[in-house]
Formats: sequence, C-alpha cells, structure tokens
Amino acid sequence: MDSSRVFFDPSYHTNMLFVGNGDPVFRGGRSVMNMEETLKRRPFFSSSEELYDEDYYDEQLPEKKRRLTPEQVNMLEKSFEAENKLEPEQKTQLAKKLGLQPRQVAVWFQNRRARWKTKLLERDFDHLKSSYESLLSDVDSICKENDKLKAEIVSLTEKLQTKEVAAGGAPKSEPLPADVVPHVSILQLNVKVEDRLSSGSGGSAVVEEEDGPQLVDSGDSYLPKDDIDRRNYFSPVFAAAEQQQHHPHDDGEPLGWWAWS
DNA sequence: TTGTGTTTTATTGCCTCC
DNA sequence: GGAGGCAATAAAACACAA
Repeated sequence: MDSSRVFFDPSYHTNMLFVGNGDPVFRGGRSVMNMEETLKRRPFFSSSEELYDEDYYDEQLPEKKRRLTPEQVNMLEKSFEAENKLEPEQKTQLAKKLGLQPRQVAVWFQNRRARWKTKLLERDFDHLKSSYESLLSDVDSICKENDKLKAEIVSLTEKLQTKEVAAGGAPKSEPLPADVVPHVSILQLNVKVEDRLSSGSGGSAVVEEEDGPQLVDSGDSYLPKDDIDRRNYFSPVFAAAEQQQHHPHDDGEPLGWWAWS
C-alpha cells in the first residue's frame, strides 16, 4: 500500500483520515485551514463521493479525531440557526456540500443542540439568581421599613398613653401585642413580591418573558411559565423572609436557592 | 516546552415515536 | 423493530500560563 495514501476508518463511521503509515494527516498544531487548503491537503475532501469509496477504507488503522474547517462550521452554524433539527434529506445535502459523512453532520447537530441547551440553562440560572438577589434585597428593605413602623407604633402608643394619663384617668388603649406586627409585615411582603412577579417591569426577565414553554432561540427558557405556580420557584425567598423576621440579624451568607439539593 | 484546563468530535446506551 | 434524539462520557485538538 502506498504510504502516502490517505484513508479513513469506515468502522468508525467517520472520515477520520490518516496517511498509510498510520500518522494523521495533520498531527498536532492548530489545524485551522481554509477550504482551499483543505482540498489541497485533504484529497478526501475533493469529492464527497470518495467518502463512500471502499478503496479509501482501511479498517486496520487507528482513528483520530479531526476538527471541521471554519467554512464547514460556518455553514453548519447557518443551518442550525435556520433549523436546529435536521431532516434526513437536509442532512444528506449538507453532508454532500461540506464533504462530510451524513453521520458527522448529525453528530455535529446533536452536539450543537447540547451546547445550546447548556447556554440556555446558564442563562436561566443567571436570571433566576439575579431575580433571587433582587427579591432578597427587597426583603431587606421591607424588614427595615417594618422595624421603622414598629418603632413608630410603639412611640405613638406611648404618646397616646401619656396624653390619656395627663387628661386624668387610666389609659384606655393597650399596646399592640408584639407578635402582631411581624405577621402584618409578612403579609405586606407577600403582596409586594407577588406584585413584582406579575408586574411588567423591574423584575426578572425570566419570569416576565412572554414566550411559551417551547424552546425557541430568542428569549426562550427552560423555566416553565404558566403551568407551574411561580411562587414555587421563590418559596425559599418567602421562607427566608420569615426567617429574617425571626432572626433579622443573623450573620453569614444567606442560603441561596441554587444551593438546594 | 510542558502541564493543565477547555472545547470539539465522536461513541455508547437508553428512550421514544412511528 | 428501526430511526433518531438525548445524556453521559471518552479522547483528540486546542489554548494558554508558567
């Protein structure tokens, strides 16, 4: 066999290519080539029919991975942008056009969908995290406001009592029981948070997106919209709010929702 | 140059759909 | 049951700091 012969391993279902001595055509380095260079250095790319030519096969040699050229990737990206799933006919056409095996095109799309999904999940994570942080900051300011109002109530009650005593006679009004005030504030908090979730501006982009649950590239998300009570996502916030009511000066990091198991 | 972390290409095994 | 999708994973290719 000609030692300079280029072939690929059919058992691998790819066009992994090696010269006859078993060395890959481009060993090491950064094999970023344009199509012209590719065709010069990869005779197997010159005709897609050759990819199916049994004479090109040699089953005994090891296989190596081969990166796609920027041109191939560009074309695949464009196809993916148009439609992220491949019809069989489109797969065959694309494979022919790019000088690849249909299997490679399918694999590329599969991996591309996986990368896309990862990106979406990362974005959802970021949105939820910032939404959570923003809610937490609301909780903080509401708690402060609550403390202020409680102090005001105490002060006004005292003033009232003083006036009643000064006017002669026993005070008619009793101070509010201490546990009443926190309940009021939690109620306020829930109302306010719900307002944020349902209002059109200022809150998380995730919960406010108008798209349905299906995954469409611009503005889609893995977060369900209508079918799940949104408060389920934020229930730990409410719990945190209540906890903060009871232990408002606890030090240390709040336990983020992303830390749940 | 080399060690190491990341990205890309490809396989495997399981699942669903027709 | 075959085709195609996905998750998990392997391993080559690549990037980059030391």
